[in-house]
Amino acid sequence: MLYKLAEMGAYHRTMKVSTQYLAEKTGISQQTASRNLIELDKLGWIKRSITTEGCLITLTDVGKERLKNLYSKLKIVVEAVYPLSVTLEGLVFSGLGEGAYYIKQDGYRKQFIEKLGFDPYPGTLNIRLDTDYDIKTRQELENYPAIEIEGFKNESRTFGPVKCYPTLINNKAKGALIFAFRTHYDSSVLEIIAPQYLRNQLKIKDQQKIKVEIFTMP
Amino acid sequence: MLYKLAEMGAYHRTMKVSTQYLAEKTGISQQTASRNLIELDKLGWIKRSITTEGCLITLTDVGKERLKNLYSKLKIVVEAVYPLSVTLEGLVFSGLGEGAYYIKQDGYRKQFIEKLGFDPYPGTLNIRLDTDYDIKTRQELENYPAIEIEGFKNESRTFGPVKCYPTLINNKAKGALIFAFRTHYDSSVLEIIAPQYLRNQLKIKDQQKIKVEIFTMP
DNA sequence: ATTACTACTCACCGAGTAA
DNA sequence: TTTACTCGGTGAGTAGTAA
Repeated sequence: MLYKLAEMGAYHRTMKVSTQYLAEKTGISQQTASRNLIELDKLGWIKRSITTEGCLITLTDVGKERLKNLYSKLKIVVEAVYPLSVTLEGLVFSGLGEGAYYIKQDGYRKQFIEKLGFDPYPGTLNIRLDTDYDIKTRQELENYPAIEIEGFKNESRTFGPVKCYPTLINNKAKGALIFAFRTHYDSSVLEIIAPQYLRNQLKIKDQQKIKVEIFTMP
Repeated sequence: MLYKLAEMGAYHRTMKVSTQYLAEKTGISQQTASRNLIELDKLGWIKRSITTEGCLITLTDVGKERLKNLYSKLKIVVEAVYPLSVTLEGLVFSGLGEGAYYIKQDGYRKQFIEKLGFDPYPGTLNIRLDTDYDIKTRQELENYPAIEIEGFKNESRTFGPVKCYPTLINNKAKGALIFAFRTHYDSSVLEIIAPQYLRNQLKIKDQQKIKVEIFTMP
């Protein structure tokens, strides 16, 4: 409805239209057209004044924003080469605590703060993927654009570059998936970092099933 | 709903999702999510196969087209500088038959056929605008981009350039608004041409009120 | 001619539940 | 665990009509 009004000129100017004509144009009844206008007005998406010859209608800035917003969202989906996000599922398991060693390295930590926007809890949440679908999806993920964390050297050794994806864990907690400190795990394992200790925050225990939604970077 | 699936990856790949998860993501019930998937499948917008762990969903080409189509329409409205169309209303009146003389000129006629896509009936339908709103809108129209018909000379005289807008008369008949053979009418008059004799086609009589939707050329 | 109120209908949504 | 049926309530659309 808002779109129809926009199309008929209310996006760019103040248009005069009768509810009857609007109804014909949109294939609804005059009464419904009238009520729709009242509702759009209440929502603050259109400005509406009634004359004896019909309604004067124009989209408000809020209404225009609504359309622009929808437009932008569609633009991203339609024009993107990669999916915006993929969701994986697996079982939590205890690792060897090796992740913590890497995360604590200042060379990584500074970049996490800068590029992910949070200071990671020193430890990783390990997830084992247990279906072919998840493992296949995990592999596809490697081709999708990521946040790049650069490698570095310190006194004793070299640390390789790392790829990250912003991640939503169990539809609640924010964190990031990291690929991967030349890990000994194969591609059926995910390593997640987060600002907080996820096992406490989400009350996760070993062997529990969790879902992670992983966002690519278009 | 279709958008939500696209956003979750079904636009670019085959995704596995449970109706429960989909419901949580979209704020509806599991039952409704399930039914929505069935309906989208029936419409042919998604391809759906059911496994014991959830549904495998991917958008069909038809489904993708739907989103692209909506995207294009929004793009036009949001990015356009001018309204896509304006609607004017007025009373039909009889002119002096002068329009016919101009329309019959081959120099114009050939361009009408080429640029408007129809061979105009030799005569114009004249409409007198009778409210301030319509006259003001008619004046705004002069700034909007139009189909340009070039002027020409024949043995006896010179014919000036003309601007046209595709037009829908009474929400039924196609034609074009023409601006204007250096007309003696002021800006409260519209001259419409059409492939057929509109007075017969639409059963229009003098002094009858008609609506014309005029399309700009973005 | 308008807009928009009051009823009424119907379709959609979700709870319960089967498979 | 899944999906998806039936059924009952609610909200959206329309007819009639007042202003």
